[in-house]
Amino acid sequence: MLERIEEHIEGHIGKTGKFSFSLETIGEHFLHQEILGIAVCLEIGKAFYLPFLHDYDDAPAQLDIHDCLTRLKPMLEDPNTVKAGFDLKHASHVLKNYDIRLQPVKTDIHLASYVANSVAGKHQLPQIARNYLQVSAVDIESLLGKGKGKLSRRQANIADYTPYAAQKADLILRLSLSLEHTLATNGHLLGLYQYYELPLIEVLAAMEQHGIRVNATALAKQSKQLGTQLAKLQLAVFEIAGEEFNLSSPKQLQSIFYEKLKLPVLKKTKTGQASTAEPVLQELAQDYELPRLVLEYRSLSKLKSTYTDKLPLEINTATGRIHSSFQQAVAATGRLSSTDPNLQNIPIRTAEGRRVRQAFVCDAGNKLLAADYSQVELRIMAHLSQDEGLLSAFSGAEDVHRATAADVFGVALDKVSTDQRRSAKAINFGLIYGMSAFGLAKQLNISRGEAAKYVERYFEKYPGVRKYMDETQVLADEKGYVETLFGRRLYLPDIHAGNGMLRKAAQRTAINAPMQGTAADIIKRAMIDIHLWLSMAGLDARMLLQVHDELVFEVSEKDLDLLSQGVRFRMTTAASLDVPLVVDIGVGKNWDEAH
DNA sequence: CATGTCACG
DNA sequence: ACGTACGTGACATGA
Repeated sequence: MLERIEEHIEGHIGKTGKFSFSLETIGEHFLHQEILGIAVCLEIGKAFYLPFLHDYDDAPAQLDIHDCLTRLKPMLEDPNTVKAGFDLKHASHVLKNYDIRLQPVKTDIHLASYVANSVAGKHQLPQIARNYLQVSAVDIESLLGKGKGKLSRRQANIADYTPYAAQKADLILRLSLSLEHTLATNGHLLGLYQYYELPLIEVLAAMEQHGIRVNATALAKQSKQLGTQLAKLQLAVFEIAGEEFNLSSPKQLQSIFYEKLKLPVLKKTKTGQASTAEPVLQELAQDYELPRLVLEYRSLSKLKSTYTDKLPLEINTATGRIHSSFQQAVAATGRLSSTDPNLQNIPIRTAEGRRVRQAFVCDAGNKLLAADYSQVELRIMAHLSQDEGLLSAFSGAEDVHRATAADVFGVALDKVSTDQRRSAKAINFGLIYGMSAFGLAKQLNISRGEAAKYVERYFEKYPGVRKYMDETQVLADEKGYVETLFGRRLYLPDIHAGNGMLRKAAQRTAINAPMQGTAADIIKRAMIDIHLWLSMAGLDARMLLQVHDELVFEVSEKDLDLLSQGVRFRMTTAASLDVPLVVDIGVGKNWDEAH
């Protein structure tokens, strides 16, 4: 049986050099996946399924997975045979457990769909098949049911599962043709897919495999302390409120604040409820004691529930490390995201929060090294707009917010006040976000007219920036999409919406996406280069995390200097802009120290 | 499962 | 007249 399959596959590969596959896997985490079966498609319309682990009454004897994989290994590892798949990062993790190194990585439908249109909803196979082939994929729910009678995949009947899995492999092969055509005929999309997204797969897979060490004992200690503080705060709140209630319930808090105690309603949520969000409480805290206590409770409660209580549960018992997943096909702008757990939002802004960060550590004899781009989005704005003033603000090594403040407020660099610098910083950020005068006014707590004056003065000093913003709007309007410096596209379906709010939101995205997206492209390029360099140069160092403009490494102390130099070089040369790319590097025994 | 809130860049 | 700064993920609550 297996020999026949082997000959069959090899015979076909000889003709096309390509086949598609779908690994059907079971397991909670990517580090512990079992292969239920493999579907393979050698030729459109002809796919088959190899079952291994289906388990139910009267389930037939199945193929031996190790025997089968031993025979498939040469094909899966042959650099001249293209294996089209869906989410090859996941497949790589699974196959690694069977000592198979999947290569080449040349066709991933998940990423092809993302590059083709990053806002086309979800990039899962059924939606992609509907979008590009007008085909309805077999719904897994029809096989397994739902609710309490739901079967596990393992329990799925082979006769039912075969058409489902085989169809997936067939769709992958068909989609590889149509999506590659779409990418090839739309600007630089194919290059972005081939030279950025596909090479990044193995970089991310390696980062996920390594994971980062987290000190569970330290976090447990913090949880205990936070618990004590929270109990005290809760008592104080109940005292003032005159009753006990659930402080974590926005609804109950609203009723205490605005009905019982009649505090002024400063803002409503989008459903019309009186808001108790942080900026509102901050405002109320100037006049009342209660909101201040609630703010403190909220921030500590967040630390405890999301970080100190939960992170220890994510530590893999075999490795002692946390293995987060990096999502490569989620963010519309081209950024990565991190899940299970999210390691891109570990606290840093408060002293209490930084204690959580201190629990991210290195092994004995190693260091953590954090390298982050300085003001990368603003530098990209300078490059894209070619505004002379902004370009020159970045040409020296000066503080750009200070330079902007000096220009906008007409004072010498060394005469810029703290407040002026803060305003300039808010303007700079606001520009990247497509701000309005209203938004700036709110941010700086000044009048709208005053904010408008700031913006006006900014554009007088940096007319190229206004011109760039205007041109971007026009292009977005004409083409229906905007692009990064490297040609990544973001389609803006709402740019012509009749609803003014939707349209304006799309216009702000049009302004922001090229800058946020170009920054994402640049750090992806750096990651690919650094990963390749590390594997060639044989340094005792690993990339562990990416946090949008920052890369975190773990390195043996003996290779620290080499790593630092090599990382800085590759990050600063990942793109050549008309302003320098500047990288700050920190080193420490934990992630907080490395900043 | 939606809502409100809040952690990060 | 109206609502208003970009992009994410996770938690607790409550229907």
